[in-house]
Amino acid sequence: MFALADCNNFFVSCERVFRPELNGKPVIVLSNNDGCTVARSNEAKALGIKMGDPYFKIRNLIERYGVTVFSGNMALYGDMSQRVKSVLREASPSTESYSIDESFLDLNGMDIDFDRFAKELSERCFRWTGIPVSVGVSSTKTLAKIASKLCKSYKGLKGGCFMDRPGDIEKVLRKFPVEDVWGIGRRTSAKLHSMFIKTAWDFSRLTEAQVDAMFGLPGVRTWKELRGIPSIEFEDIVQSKQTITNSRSFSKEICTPQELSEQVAVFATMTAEKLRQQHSLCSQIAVYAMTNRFKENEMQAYSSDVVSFMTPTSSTGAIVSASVKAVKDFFVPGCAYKKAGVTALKISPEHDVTGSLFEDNLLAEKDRRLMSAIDSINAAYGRGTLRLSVCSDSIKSTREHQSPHYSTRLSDFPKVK
DNA sequence: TCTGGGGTCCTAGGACCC
DNA sequence: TCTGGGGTCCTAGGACCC
Repeated sequence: MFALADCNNFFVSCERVFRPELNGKPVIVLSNNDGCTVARSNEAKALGIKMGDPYFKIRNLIERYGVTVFSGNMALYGDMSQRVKSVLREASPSTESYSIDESFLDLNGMDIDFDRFAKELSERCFRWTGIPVSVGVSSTKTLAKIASKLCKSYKGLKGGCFMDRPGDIEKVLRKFPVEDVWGIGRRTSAKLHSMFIKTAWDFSRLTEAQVDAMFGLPGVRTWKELRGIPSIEFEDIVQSKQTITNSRSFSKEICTPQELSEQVAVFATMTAEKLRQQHSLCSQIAVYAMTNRFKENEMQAYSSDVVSFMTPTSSTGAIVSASVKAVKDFFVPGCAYKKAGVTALKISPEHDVTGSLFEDNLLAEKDRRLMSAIDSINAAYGRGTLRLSVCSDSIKSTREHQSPHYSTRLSDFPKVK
């Protein structure tokens, strides 16, 4: 048995913990630069606001219905996520953190009333963190996901749903739109609809050979999971990232290589920090900058460069200077760049490095010590306290509706009295 | 005026080996 | 006339996820 615990309208729910008067009202959360809608309360969904809707396109609607708007506050959401996950970890010895707002729990070997378990876990999460959580339990991860979605549609389930009997599963799958199944995206569902396959049940009635021919291995896995055969690995241990990207859209386009370099240096610094956090090195980076694709009348460019390192590195100095050089190489004069980023590729663990035959290994050791000193200082005094002079002091972004860092900044703590 | 950010896995095809 | 058989590794692009 597997459980899936999914936080309802997560970013909105985080904001509501500290603004309880917003319960029952339409609320949305926006992405970087107040660009797109990334979370919606049920009331906002009912108004027709879609996931990914650009803010400027729904402004009228927002004013008409008095929707409360927040700029994304990732520090807050990350902290609330940790709190929910610590409650979940107490409920099962084995959990898999799937995303900021979802975790799987391995319940195998537990001889308990699963329906009661699901409802109690949901209740406990809410009581201890203030976040409403839907808990679905079934024999595969895909079915558990479907069970958790049922909790959101049926209040009577009280946040927990155990879906086990074949008859019950059939009844649910017959009503469940195939495009809402985990693993079936836009392309696949379009193909399925053209074949008059509209529900999860219809899909599960195809033969394995048909599914394999049309959708390959991933399709077969989903098909098996719907039929109650576990086919998607439970990933208990946290894997280190294979790629690490830091990228942003700018609130205002950038037209000079100097300014672009200063921004890219910040992304490069962030990338190096994340590499060190997971004790990894990279032997390649990709740097890119692109123009605003929505401005069709302006010159378009996707400028990029891949740089390889002789010796794998996580050094801020090495990654920043390679990135800045890449910008100088690929910059197209006359282009107005809207977005840029740095990705670390070919990542390996830092313990099994081979020293270079051609580079100064002693220098590398000095650099490692420098990095760890910088990391300690920034950990103690705040991110960006100590940084390379090529870095811009910050990435300019629009955040007109930012909420306080209620739980992670002392001066922002809510006052009770 | 204005349009997010960060990932994973699979597959087909090319280049190469003996 | 007729052109083998069996592999590996890498990469780009596609599809998917939140």
